[in-house]
Amino acid sequence: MSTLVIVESPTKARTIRNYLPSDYRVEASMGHVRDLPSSADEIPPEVKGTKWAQFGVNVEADFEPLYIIPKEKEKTVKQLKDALKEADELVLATDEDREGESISWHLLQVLKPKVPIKRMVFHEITKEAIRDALKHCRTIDEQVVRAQETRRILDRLVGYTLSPLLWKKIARGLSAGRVQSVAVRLLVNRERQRLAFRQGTYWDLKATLEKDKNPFEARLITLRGIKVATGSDFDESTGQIAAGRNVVLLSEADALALQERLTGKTWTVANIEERPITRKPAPPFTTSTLQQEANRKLGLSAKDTMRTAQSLYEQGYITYMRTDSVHLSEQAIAAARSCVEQMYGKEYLSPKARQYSTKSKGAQEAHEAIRPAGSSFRTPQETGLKDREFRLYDLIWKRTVATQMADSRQTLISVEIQVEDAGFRSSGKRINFPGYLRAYVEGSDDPNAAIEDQEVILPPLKVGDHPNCTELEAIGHETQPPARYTEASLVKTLESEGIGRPSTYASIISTIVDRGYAQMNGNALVPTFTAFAVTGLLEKYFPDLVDTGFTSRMEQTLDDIATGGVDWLPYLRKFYQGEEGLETQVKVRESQIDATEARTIALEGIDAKIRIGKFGPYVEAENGDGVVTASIPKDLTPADINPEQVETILRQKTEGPEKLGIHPETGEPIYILLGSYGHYIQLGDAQEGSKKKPKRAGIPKNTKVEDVTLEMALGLLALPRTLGVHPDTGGKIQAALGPYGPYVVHDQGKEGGKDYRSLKATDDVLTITLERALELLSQPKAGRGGSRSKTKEALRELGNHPEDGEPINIYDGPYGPYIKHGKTNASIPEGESVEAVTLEKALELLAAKASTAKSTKSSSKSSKSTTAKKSTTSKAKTTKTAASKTTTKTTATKKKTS
DNA sequence: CAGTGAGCGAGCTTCCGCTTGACTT
Repeated sequence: MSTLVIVESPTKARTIRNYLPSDYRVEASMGHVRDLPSSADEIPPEVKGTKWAQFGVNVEADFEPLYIIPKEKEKTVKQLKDALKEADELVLATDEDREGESISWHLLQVLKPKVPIKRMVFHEITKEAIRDALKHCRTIDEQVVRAQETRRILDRLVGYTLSPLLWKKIARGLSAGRVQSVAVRLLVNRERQRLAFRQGTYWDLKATLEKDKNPFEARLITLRGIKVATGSDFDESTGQIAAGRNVVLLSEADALALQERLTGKTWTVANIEERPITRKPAPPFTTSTLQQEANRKLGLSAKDTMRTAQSLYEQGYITYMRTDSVHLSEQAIAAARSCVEQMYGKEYLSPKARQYSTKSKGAQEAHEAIRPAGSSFRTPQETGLKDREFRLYDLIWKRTVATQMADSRQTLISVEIQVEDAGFRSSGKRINFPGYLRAYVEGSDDPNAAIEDQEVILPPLKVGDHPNCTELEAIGHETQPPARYTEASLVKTLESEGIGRPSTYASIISTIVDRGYAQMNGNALVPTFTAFAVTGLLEKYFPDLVDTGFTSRMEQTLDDIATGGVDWLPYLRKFYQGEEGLETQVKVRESQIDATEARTIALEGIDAKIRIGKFGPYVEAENGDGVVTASIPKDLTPADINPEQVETILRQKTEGPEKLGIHPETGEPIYILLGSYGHYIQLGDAQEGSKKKPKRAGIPKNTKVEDVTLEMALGLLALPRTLGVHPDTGGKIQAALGPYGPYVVHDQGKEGGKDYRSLKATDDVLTITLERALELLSQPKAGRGGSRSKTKEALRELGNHPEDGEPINIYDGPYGPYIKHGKTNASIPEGESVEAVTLEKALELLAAKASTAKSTKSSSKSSKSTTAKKSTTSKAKTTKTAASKTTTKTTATKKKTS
């Protein structure tokens, strides 16, 4: 007698294996095992050529889906089939959500078991929970499966009808979809707001006051009893004060005059207000909030966050990282509370256990919140984790522990000070009891809001006091356009609208960047010309599909299908077929849409036409005797193109390149040209009809075109520059400019190959010395983004071998986890968990195995990645001293109680 | 890398959501 249990992830399989009797075999399906064919080569020959083959859905036969097993899943399916042969019972234990239910159903279709089957669901991975779940199995819920299938078909219909329309009307290879097109539209809409934004300017006064030698600051709030205008009083589209606002707008002259008039006058405290407030800790992490916070606090991309979290999960440090639930298990709450008591003391404990409920739309809650794993939490220091993994675990640990901490109690203090007819205000904040702030402060997307939760001390004041004014500054402000989306804020918006799922947030961003809809500019997502063209078309002809409400309405229907309230077939028919159906709509639109118009982007202030062509965006303009076209450089976006640039691009095309000077030796002209990859330098003219291209050289990224001198151009054209020879090897050392920027290279001869190092920002490829090059070459290679792509991550590090000091680690292999010491590998015996292996035990196992080779030297430490602290500077100008205020992001306090 | 912005015209591009492959220790 044996039972085969199938779960979705191998890590989960490994864990629950330990909680089940020995005659239970646990295997993983690795997610879905079947899907619609994704591309032409997956379409079976028998349906190829039919009208509906490209969909993989037979729209003429009640939307019958054509399921195939993708190539990469064949191996998994075979393993599951083999495992099933030896079982006399099958338990399907995939996640309890729509996709999980569907995976179980597909497994049944593929495996065709002849033994009894059961559907089991569990929400906590503990021995009790799993044993209990095993006793309460059910059958597969066919209606939930239908809901999933409907979702799958609908997404396919949307994606595979709209995308071809874009190929015909705008450019080949483009894509549209229920999720990505809304995401792109969000970016485009924000960029339109930014383009329509008109800056407003206002001035105010800042006073530095003193009471009993304690200085504090106050801001001008009212004048003659009327509120002084600030940024929020402006209309973003005009740069003027919004209609209906009763405010005084101060110009620079007004502010300076007032400053003059108030100097030397008596300041009087008119009113003091104290208001107590309490603040509650943020809920524990979901995928979305983890990505947001890791982006804000650690500067990680959504992808990096997920990669790191996956590794922590596989090593048993955290619970599952793809979840939309903020639910904490009893076990987790108890563990967090015990952490609070031990590390911060009883007074910091929340009086009652705090449980959060999920608010986001369409949450399916198949898992717990993301938290430290286990029934007692390892502190970050105890884990022995390093770098990125440490920092992410630390973040998760703090956030989770903070949820069970007491509220923070604070007092807001507002002091009004009158001088003549001007009212000033000073705001203070007292933290009476920090509570959860001791462990965790949530980050913010707005750098100006980051000072929240910091104490602002005011001296003791009472009404009627006359504080002394030591300085009075007039400060100018400019209103700022709405900020671009970052990965974090886009994920936040998508999640709150119920668009996308935890497993897809990171890939949505990759998709829109890969398809050329957006570029990363620092932390900001900037939409491209293509994004403008595509969004324009979709909004005009398919407004419902790119509306943020489309997904929530679909989700509602899917829920109704799952509970039996709605029939899936009429829903799909109405969506796709008939007069109003998508199929007809696309056909009708296809004849209506003018392709030239669709690929043209109108931007305010730009007279030339901007179009999307086969090779990317280009400008087109009338020019006396015809039409001129010229490519727009790749990194230029609608946001930063201006009439001058358009003119330069076109002029260069018609009048030839700008001449920088003449080469002193050859007498050839040197030009600066603008290509699709940016500016470059060219020596001599291109020969008509000749295959030979003139010598060209790029301009380093951090150099502005205007700053390029003839001397610099000569230097760049002369690259690669030989610096000398290496004192040890005699190999040649050169400096040059490559596709990834400036570098130095050491030619170590035939045997050694070439050793490359990138230059640092402070180095100049034209002037770098041999000494500096040798210094760079002596340092270890930086590696890409700190990830060790080639070397495998250890599951656990046990310590060093007592004899040779070499590290002993546990890695994951195809036959389960194994212990590695130098070149000796030993499997962990069946039934023993990775966590349970001690160094002593490992030495035993290695000794038993080590009848063959002895280890050789192999040790290299990974390089450290540095994180820059972010800071923002206000745009303030002042008449007296430069009043630049710096606010730094608040980070979680790291203090420990003794 | 450093152009181009027709046509010929077969076959192809494309969606969203689940999940990690790999090696012969």
